[in-house]
Amino acid sequence: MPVVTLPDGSQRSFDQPVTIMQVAESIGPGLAKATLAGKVDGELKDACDLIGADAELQIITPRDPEGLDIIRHSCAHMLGQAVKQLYPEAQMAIGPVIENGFYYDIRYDEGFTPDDLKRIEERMAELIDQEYDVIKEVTPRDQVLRIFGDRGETYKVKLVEDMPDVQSMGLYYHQEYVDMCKGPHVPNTRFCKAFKLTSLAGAYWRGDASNEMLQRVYGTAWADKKDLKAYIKRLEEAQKRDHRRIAKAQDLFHVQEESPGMVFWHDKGWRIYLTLQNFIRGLLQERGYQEVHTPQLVDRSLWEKSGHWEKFGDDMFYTESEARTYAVKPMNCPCHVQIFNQGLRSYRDLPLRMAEFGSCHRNEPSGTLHGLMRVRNFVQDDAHIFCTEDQIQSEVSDFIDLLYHAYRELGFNEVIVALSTRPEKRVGSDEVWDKAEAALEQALNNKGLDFRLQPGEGAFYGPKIEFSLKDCLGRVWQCGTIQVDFALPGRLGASYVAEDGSRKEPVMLHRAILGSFERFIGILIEEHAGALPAWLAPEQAVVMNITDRHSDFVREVEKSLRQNGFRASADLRNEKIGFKIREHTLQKVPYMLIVGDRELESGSVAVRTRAGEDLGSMPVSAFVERLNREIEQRGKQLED
RNA sequence: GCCGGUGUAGCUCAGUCGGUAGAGCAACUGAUUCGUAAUCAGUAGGUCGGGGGUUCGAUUCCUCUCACCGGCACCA
Repeated sequence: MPVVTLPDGSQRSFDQPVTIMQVAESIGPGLAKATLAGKVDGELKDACDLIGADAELQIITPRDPEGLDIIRHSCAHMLGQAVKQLYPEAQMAIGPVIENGFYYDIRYDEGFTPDDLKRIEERMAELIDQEYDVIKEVTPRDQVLRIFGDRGETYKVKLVEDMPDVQSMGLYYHQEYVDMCKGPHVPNTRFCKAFKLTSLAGAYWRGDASNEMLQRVYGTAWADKKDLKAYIKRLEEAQKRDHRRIAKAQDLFHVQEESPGMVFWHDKGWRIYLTLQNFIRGLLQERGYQEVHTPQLVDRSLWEKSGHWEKFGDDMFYTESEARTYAVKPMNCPCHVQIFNQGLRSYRDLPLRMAEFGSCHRNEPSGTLHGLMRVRNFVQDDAHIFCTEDQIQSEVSDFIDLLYHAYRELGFNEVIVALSTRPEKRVGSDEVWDKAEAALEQALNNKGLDFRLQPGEGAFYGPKIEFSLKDCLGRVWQCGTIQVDFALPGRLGASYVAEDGSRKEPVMLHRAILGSFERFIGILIEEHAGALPAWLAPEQAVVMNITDRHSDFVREVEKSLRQNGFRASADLRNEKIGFKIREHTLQKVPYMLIVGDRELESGSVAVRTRAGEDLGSMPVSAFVERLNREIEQRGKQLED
């Protein structure tokens, strides 16, 4: 006789096992109509599942986050039904829920076209409009294998074979179509009306590039049409923040066919770059780093010694001269070891923190290039810390502090942290790996940082922590990192004289705060939708005249601002003031200073912000003070 | 690298079911000197990403190639 306890604490008792749907019906027809599934003692169950014993029950409706996932998952099944009706030879692989939607990987050798996508979407809508009930049948394993085998669903068969311990599976029948799933799923297709297929892509079976490529259809689904519309609107707005689009509009940089993945920085973009670089340079100087600079081309023998030739040789650029092969450096570390190796090092020199804003080239696969986010030529705010094993912990800890300090100044509070541990192919003994992984993990724990563990994702020479940020579309990009390296010092013969006079190998920590300037600037542009905070803005103020008789004073003000170290310019064009304001507002210049008769008379400027706020007239000195205060704040305060 | 898509004036885009292209903005010239998000008029501008093919004729069709966009794999 199950007693069902609801989230509000009320209880209902039944004299025989009941389905979740029946409980919902007993509460009210409105709820029953909205019921997607239920959470029984914290576990998600289908609406048709029976409650046989006393339990806590939460009814799941489309308003619950879990409800949305259920709708999305069922939309994937609807996609399956539509695809199989239209293209019977297609084979369904996997169709999971993702952020904001779902996808389905499908074997269809002819390949889907955008027209196919439209057809599939239309068929899905027709099927959903039938508002038919979805039937769940828990089915024994061998029968599941037989069903999918009979239907020629070889991928489903493989998936079942992947789960040797599972003796029965949930099969969900969508009329003639059947799919396998842990569930739960919608009880009726009427819940799936607010969906849209968004894109087509290729995806490797089991995520392995040595396997065949399947067709992936992406879709989005929501509780109702209003939410769907809002999502599409959100997406369109996000796309306007794309750093490539803003770079064009604001004349920051460009790329062109002749040097794919390499950036032509224009004047305005380069100002951002230099400002950021000087900011980092200042921090490094405060924290006891030395800055060095090493060659762009280095003979292949060094890369052979370092191990990069073997592991990344195909991804490096080369040049030949006088029968020697040089690699364009893909990273700075081997060069830093060369500096470390000059002369004799003592334990007293450690930790030795060696920084370089070194330009590196990597021949990244063509399909990976992405604006500033993934390029073939980049500059990292790179540094290598040579230290003893005992110093790893504190150096990592100090670095994390430094990174968070920098990110806060830059206006980033949400950082995604991941710890990547030993991969299968690696160098170094397990003892050393144990120690290094523990050091990294403990440093993170000491800071109270939440992080994701990525087993097996570490570099071949040591574990690493990654600090990532999101772009305008929510794609995650690794920016900062700190990595322990046991291999390179030994390979390149680095050593120091220990306290007891013996020679020891230092440990190397590779670390970067921003990662590459290119990527970080891309993120910054998208984060601020092009309206960079004043300290980073390429143009901080534009002074403009109303008519020609104000020109001389405008030039004076411009000069004075420049002398105060600001990035300022004058706009003396024979245009109406409204025109100039519009243009510089669109260019996201933080301050527009207007000079007319009144200002000329009082020796002041009328200040307007790019947000449209009129700050009134003030002496130039007052504006200088204001802007200086704001620049000191950097990105810490919430801007605009 | 793999799958799919896209490539037309400086920018955003339209167009040609095969007969060598058009708009808005920008640019240039002239007028206007006008106080907080677009002053008016005129002028000029493209071997339609590149190579090859089919055709009397290709920007349009086919093919190769490059770049970019969206994913997948990769990412020292």
